Amino acid sequence: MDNKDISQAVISRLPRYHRYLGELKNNNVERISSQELSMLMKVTASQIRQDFNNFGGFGQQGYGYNVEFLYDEIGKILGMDRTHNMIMVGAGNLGQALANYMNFAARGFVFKGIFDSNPDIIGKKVSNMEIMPMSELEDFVIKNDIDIAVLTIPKTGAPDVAERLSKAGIKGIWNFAHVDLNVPDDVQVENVHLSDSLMKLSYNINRYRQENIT
Amino acid sequence: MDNKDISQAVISRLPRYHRYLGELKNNNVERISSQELSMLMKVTASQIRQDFNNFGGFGQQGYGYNVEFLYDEIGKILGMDRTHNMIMVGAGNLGQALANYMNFAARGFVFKGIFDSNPDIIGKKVSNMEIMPMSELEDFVIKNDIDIAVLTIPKTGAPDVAERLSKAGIKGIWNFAHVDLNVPDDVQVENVHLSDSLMKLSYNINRYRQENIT
DNA sequence: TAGATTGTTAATCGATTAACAATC
DNA sequence: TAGATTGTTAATCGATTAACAATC
Repeated sequence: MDNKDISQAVISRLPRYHRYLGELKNNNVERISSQELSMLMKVTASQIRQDFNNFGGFGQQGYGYNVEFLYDEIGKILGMDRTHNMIMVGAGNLGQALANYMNFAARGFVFKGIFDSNPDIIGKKVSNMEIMPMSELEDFVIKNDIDIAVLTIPKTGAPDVAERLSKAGIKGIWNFAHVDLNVPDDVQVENVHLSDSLMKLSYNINRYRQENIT
Repeated sequence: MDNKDISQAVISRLPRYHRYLGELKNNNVERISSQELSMLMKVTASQIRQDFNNFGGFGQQGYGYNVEFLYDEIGKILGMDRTHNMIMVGAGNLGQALANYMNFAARGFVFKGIFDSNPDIIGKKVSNMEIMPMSELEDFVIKNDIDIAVLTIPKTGAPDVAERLSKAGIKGIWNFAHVDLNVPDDVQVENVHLSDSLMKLSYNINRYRQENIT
């Protein structure tokens, strides 16, 4: 409610802080200063302090930051202290690969079901879940308290599925379909456009090549 | 050479322009104004014109932009007019899924080989390629003129593999490993940190939830 | 020619960095 | 207490938006 609307630029950096702090914690580092962390992460100490202070003071003058405390606090900000129920929509190569990726479960993102429109694969098992038909989508989302739907379907079907999920009360969509989704304000969308990312890499390769013609 | 160093913010938007223009082209739209495109893409017309003008004038006063021409020009900027030879390093779930994803080949990103450190799966076929042992990595990169390596291996092995690839003359690394890679300036890195993306979604879901407690 | 719309300059906004007083 | 380092304000930098003259 007293939310100062923290910029997405800051939010985007939080998982990286969380990762570095987790590693420091694993290495039994107890405290770290913004200066030390800045050298490790190759960002400015100023940015680190500004970022953290968006959420209140996590440090102590003259001491720095307690690694474990900071790790936990950033974790809480990112919602790592609660479980998120997920479904996979699309049981193709990518969908199956992600459903089998166990690192998500370790962070509290738990797959509860998987759906596909292809009748030939319905009933087949993926990561201990039977592939369900699309007709059962809304019922399942409501009955199983699903927060997040992962969309790994072709772009043609995605807008329609996104609308169905929104109406069924989904909270977030992790969208791997290569299309922009228009959903109500109460549904958060995070896009992973793999081919966009690959194109960006391609640009940077070609730019470097052109800048360095000898 | 006369490169004005275009900001990564602009570059990040190019693939999205390319996608929208491709769809307009498929719908036989011949011309479009920055105003029309801005409504379609939900960005400002000003930003569109600024972005395009980083690369010189693609439009015509009083007319707008020719869709097919603009699509092709942005494609060229992104390197879509050339083929990129790729290898997959890591033949786990994600690696196999991406290797089978045919959309990349359609855009000129062609997998030439796939590698894994697990002796049990070497020789097995993935997307018509036999999985090769890591010992053959450098030789293969050099002999097959590989531009891009896709890393879908656990984070522990990634820095070492990145260094080997760099020494073998790789141009770009598409990094799915959950670690930051330190490579020389002549190697471009594009990160896809899936769990970071999922954490960001988690944050936005929880923020919305907290802002709307009734 | 008149109307439309770009290319580009100027104004604004937001994000990053620097500086330093507060304080542990 | 003295030294270290945060929290926070101020300065700078860069990116976005607005405005409009150029021109098709």
